[in-house]
Amino acid sequence: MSTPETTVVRNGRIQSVDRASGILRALATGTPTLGVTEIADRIGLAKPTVYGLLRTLEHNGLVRQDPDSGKYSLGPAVLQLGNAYLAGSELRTRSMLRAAALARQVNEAVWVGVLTESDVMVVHHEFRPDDVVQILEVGATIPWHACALGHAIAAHIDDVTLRMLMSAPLRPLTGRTHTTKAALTRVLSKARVNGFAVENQESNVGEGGIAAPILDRHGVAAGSVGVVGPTERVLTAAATSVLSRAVVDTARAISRDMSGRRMAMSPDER
Amino acid sequence: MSTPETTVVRNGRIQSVDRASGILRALATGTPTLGVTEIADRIGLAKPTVYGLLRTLEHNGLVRQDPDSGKYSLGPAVLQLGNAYLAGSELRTRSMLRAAALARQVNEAVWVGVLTESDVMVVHHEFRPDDVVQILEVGATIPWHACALGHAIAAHIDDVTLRMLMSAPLRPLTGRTHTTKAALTRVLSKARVNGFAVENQESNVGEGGIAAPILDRHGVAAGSVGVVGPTERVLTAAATSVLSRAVVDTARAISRDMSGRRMAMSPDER
DNA sequence: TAATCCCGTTTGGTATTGTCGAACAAAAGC
DNA sequence: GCTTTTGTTCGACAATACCAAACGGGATTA
Repeated sequence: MSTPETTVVRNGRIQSVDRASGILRALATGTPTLGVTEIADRIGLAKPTVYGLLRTLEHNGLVRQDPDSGKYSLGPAVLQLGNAYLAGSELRTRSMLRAAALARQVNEAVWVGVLTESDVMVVHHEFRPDDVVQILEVGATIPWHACALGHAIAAHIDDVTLRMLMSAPLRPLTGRTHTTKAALTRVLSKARVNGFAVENQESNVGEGGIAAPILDRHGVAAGSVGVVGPTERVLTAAATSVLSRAVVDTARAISRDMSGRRMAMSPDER
Repeated sequence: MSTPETTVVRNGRIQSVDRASGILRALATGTPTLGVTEIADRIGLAKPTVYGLLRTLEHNGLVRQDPDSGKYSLGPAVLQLGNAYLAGSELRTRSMLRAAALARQVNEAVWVGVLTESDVMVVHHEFRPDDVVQILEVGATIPWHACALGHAIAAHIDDVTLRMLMSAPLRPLTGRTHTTKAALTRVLSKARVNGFAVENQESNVGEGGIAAPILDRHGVAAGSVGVVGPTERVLTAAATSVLSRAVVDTARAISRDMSGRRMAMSPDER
């Protein structure tokens, strides 16, 4: 019994892999290129430890070292992985055709998103047909509480995940961002009643969105689909009425496709 | 006789991180969703080992487990990483403006690529202005020996990398793909003389491309930029003459930008 | 020019840590 | 019903990853 009780954590996870992931995350946020010492300080590990992890990540192409400065940044392999994720994403694959149809129908940009941690990540972006120059937003993340895509998902998620979402910091992005649990709870119950969520300049001033959940066979959200655009085009009473119907129909169709066309129709079955 | 024959490799890399990377690679190639047993078989590890790695990767969002089938696939975090790679890529950032200008000038699609392993990965794709519907190719990879982007890079790379490229399997993609070292050596020396590389249906029937290297301050290729399009548009004698000049000029301009003083950013550079 | 700082890198010894055989429960297939 | 295969748990062994201290080189300072 000479060993001091250093709380042996038995979570079954591999320490070094956790740490390697931490390095990738550090390189992905903020400064795109960091030195060994900076990373070691940021993660709170010894320099040689980080060095070994970096060498390994570099050998796998996940990280690359600038030959001149010696500093490290993310490597090309992570982009390949991201591409493979998109290619293999069933949600995305099943959404693409219907998202394209929706974009043509309503002449607006269409986004498909999934939940990751506390953000919604855009996994598909169908351009607005009329616009010439648009920025591709695939891979971008938006705080769940500040966008219609996030509200649509959160309104149809399991309780434990919802609690996690609610307890995350609800940072305001604009003056209109909802930042209290109470306000968001109201937003979500409204979304549940309507079957779709509306966002009015809560993430970007002048922009709004309308989204509906894509549900799996158990009725929980696997993602969401929605339109985004300037408020004057998508959030007038007339536009919202038309758009919400189109978005809900699209989301329903994707949900049906995903659940496998086994049962023809049965709204909620347990 | 307790000498184990298992050659202890002392390469300074972290075993478990190497294995975790192998899992990600396995999930990224071919079947997008695999079970624990399949992965264990494919990598040649014990099932519990793979399980621990998967749990860790899942905890970091790099992998996700389908709740129904129990099988694993890549997680959303890898897409975030890919996005961060693009955002932080100096080559991409510095290429974008000039690639857009080139695309407008010659009215063709423009690609920017970097070398990864034995493939060229497209890190930027500027659409052809006239076309309406085009597939975004960012993140896609093409064997280096079958595209102008790859030839342009390989013609200006260090000897050890070139040897590695040449010794990789030179798989034919079309009937016109060069698959011998001799043929490729000729292609490369021609590219060196001309300052640009031309590809004629070596990766896709009916398509061709013209590319020039983006060189760092030491004169070795950091990537390449080029146009791609149907042979009848880009590979006629007249078109090639015009395009090659424009491509070379663009590549030179990007190279100059990159070799110039570092990115004008935070002044805390010491 | 010499001295100093800070960087990425190397080493080696220790005990923490990951590994894998065997066993488990629960589906899926027959 | 039975068998097979799946993802998962357990535990003991030793291989493995970790970190303190030291190294060498480039950049900045005196």
